[in-house]
Amino acid sequence: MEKNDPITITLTDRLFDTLQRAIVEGEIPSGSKISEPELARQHGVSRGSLREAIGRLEARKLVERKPNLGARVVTLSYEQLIEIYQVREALEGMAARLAAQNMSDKEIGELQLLLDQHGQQIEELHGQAYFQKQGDLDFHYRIVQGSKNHHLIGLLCNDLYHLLRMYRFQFGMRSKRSSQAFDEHHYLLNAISSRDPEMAELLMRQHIRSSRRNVERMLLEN
Amino acid sequence: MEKNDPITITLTDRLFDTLQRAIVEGEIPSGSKISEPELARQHGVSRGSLREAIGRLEARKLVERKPNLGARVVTLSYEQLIEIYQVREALEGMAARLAAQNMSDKEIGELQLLLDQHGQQIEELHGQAYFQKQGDLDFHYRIVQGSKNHHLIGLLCNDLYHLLRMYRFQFGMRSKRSSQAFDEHHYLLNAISSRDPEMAELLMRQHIRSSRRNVERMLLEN
DNA sequence: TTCCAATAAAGTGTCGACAATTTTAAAATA
DNA sequence: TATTTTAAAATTGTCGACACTTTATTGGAA
Repeated sequence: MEKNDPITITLTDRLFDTLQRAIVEGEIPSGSKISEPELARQHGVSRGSLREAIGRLEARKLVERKPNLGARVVTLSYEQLIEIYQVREALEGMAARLAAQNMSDKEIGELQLLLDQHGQQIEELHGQAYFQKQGDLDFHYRIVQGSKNHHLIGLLCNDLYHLLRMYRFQFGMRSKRSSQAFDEHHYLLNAISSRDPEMAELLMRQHIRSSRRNVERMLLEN
Repeated sequence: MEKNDPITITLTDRLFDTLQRAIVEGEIPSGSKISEPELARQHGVSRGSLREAIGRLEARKLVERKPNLGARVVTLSYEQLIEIYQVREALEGMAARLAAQNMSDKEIGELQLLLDQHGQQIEELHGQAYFQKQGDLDFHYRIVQGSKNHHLIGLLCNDLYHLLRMYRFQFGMRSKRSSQAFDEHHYLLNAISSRDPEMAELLMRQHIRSSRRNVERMLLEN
């Protein structure tokens, strides 16, 4: 019989989630200094617990810490965003390759269903921003899970995901290439259905590269 | 004028380094439970500082923590090692691609020099294990640095590196394919010298894949 | 006034203690 | 004896306090 670990949520856990959300959504501004006494007071918690939470945020590259100087929310930059896309291209490319090998037929079927829903929503909303914001993430998320590589899953869904979300939030990155992205998702799913790892990786990498170029264009306009 | 941040080493920093080394080298056995009071006493430090250090070890996947149950040193497994190699293939492949674009001529020259030294040592030692253990790491390390992608560098040199070193240590993974690996390094450096990103990535991925297969063979013998 | 030194205020690093939970040991019941 | 209950011990989570470092403020000299 499985011994279900009692999912106790520690104070530090909750604090970490709260702060992560606040940082990602810009509530605590990018680049701002974090005052331990003040934050601890605001959340009605001791500095010790807060420091543990900050440690985790640091591990996820959401804050940077210097000894005796304290922690600052990471400063968003064009250069770092490009770096993140390069890492994503490598990791998600591998994820797609592995997903083509390891996803179950059932999972592939469900992904197909999800994509159909996206198609409908695009028609209805006439290519609105919904897709980029949630649908795109859902799709990628499932493929990463389908890789069945826990290390890869952790890297993408825990570490990179939130940083990327932070950029999306604060740089206002909804794009109008939703229908193009939809097509790309479609081709990619075909490759996975055909159990073609090589092609799946290729298409995923192209997909991410084109979305990087899209971001590059957008940022150059500002 | 540059304001050199005073490189103050905090207690937690030192503790973290010490524990990391102890875990990587098997001094604290894989899978064993970590007792906070005991470890704190042994190192003459408070539990608070120790807990921060453990938190960092957790972020590097060297220990696993469960609320109210404490931390355990990660359990090494064949499956996880394969996962790590897959992640490495993706990330270092991208690193090689970027290195072919971004390494300076000077850096490439120095890398060439390093490789020449390795060649000599292999002749002298008649293909001894030195290469795999240190030389191989040096070479890969420099290429990762050459990518100039800080995110990538952090992921590989901070996170993955120590886990991999732990496996090398505890699984006794010196192989006798040092001369083959040397040749592969040579081809790879040629691709980088020629500023051929595509080829550099391809060769790096093959190199890592073949070293993964080598590990697979070795482990199947046990 | 402007610059520098001395001092005060605030912030971070580290510690020991208490509260809550888990594990171990002992006692009691079947 | 085996199994469940109860109590004790140990361990983790959380807190408040103190020491040391950095930053802000004040006061004086050029």
